[in-house]
Amino acid sequence: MSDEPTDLYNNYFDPFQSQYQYGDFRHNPGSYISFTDCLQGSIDYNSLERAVGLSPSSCEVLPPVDGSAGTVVSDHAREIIGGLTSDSNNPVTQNSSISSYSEDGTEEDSCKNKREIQAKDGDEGGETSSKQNKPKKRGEKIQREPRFAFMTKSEVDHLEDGYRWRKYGQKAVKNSPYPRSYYRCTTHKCTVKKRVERSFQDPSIVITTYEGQHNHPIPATLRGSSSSAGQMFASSMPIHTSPAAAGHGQSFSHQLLLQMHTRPLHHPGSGGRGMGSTYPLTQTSSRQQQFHEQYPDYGLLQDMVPSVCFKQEP
DNA sequence: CGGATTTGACCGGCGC
DNA sequence: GCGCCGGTCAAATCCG
Repeated sequence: MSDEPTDLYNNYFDPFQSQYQYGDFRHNPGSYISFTDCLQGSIDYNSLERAVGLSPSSCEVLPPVDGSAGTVVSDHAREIIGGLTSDSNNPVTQNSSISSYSEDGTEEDSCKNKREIQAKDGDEGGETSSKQNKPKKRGEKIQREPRFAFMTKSEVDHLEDGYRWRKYGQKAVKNSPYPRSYYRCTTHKCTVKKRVERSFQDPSIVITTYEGQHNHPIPATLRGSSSSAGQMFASSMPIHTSPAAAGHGQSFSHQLLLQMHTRPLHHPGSGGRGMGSTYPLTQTSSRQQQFHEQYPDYGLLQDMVPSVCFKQEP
């Protein structure tokens, strides 16, 4: 299995090529939209078009897979990635490269949010006691931030995306020799977090999960120096490197968004294109409504990237 | 010296 | 009820 990945990745990219059939956007390599723009919800249709024009390059963002596909991710990553396709009986072997879903607050780590609420309450109360020792209102549905999970072939765990992150935790991953790292955006009052872990089956694959939306632009200092990030990725992910992005400072972000927007998440049988036309877009879940509030431009985007931002309701 | 990282402890949720 | 697990905190440590 160790020599499988190359073929595997090539297979991933076969459908990926279909993006070029979407139009002539590839002739606009100079216009980019960043992944962080997506996180901020600031993308619009025009920028999306430009984004689609990007070509694969300095890194590979891989489709979520399950054990049957040769690459096994941790339970956590599979939970996130698999959640996108949980509405079908199909295994998670789609061509999608980026997985995401917005949660409605009913899932897993509500304790974390509760902690944050407690912290805020504590501030109001004027006390910052050690740890949390105050029972809080229970039963409250805590809204979760939208999350984007994706797999990237990279030698470095912490992928540079233009923002500044502070590591605040690391945990051993069950059934994996590789730890999971927890990062938080260092910008004041920005609550975006991300988790980074490595596939234990294929250590060259990094699974990154973003949670929340940045409420600020990319730090200017990093924008200016981000060329190093591009170089880093160009060197760390040699496959499918293209000059267009290799030398560009935000190549990684661009790659992410590009592939987010061009790789429908759940439709294994449609040949990797069709832009999610198979999705029941007419149904609007509560989390979709919530997302609409956060991403006002999504109304323009949904026809193009219906599956990128939402986990379909069963 | 200030900011970032490390790491063990702690908490709440969840499954059995 | 108990134990496991994911996620977070925060003191200690590291580093530029």
